[in-house]
Amino acid sequence: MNWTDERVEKLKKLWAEGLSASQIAAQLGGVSRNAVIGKVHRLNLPGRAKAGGTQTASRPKRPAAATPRPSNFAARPAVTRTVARPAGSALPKEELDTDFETQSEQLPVPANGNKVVVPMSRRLELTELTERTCKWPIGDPLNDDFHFCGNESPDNSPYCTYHQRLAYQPSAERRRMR
DNA sequence: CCCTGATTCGC
DNA sequence: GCGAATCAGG
Repeated sequence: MNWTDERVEKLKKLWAEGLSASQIAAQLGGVSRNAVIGKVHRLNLPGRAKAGGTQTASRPKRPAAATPRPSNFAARPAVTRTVARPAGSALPKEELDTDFETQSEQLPVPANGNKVVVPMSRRLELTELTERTCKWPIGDPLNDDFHFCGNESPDNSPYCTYHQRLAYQPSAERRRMR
């Protein structure tokens, strides 16, 4: 991909907004986060300041040998993003409760005797998804509140444990649910 | 492990 | 100029 004026503008904008390099790379598309960071440096854009200023001194500069790059290396679309998760950490603070009123979705579940708790969802956008975030869509794609579940999904599964059951229902269980 | 930005240097 | 590889750190 080429750094057109438009793409550079978008890069500047997003970087100024404080998005991470990988987020920006995801939005621009066709570039890796390294490309974004490299470009940021070349543009002499202000990097992310470290409080204090000491900036982790002492840098080994370089290992030594030249880059043993395979040359048959397939560049990937680079779709990565970080996901902040509650993780059950006990933070009594009420500072992170911006507005989560619309966060619980009602999905068809109960039917059987077991009590099933509908998990909350991270409200991730398309560009926020990772290999291990649940990709279960929630809401109307035409609506502006459309988002993805985004919770942790085991191993390489596209869904979290909860949505996995909805996505793939054993025929027997599906019968019972009807 | 996941991620972050920073740097080097072959291309 | 570009960005993968590598690093250091959270």
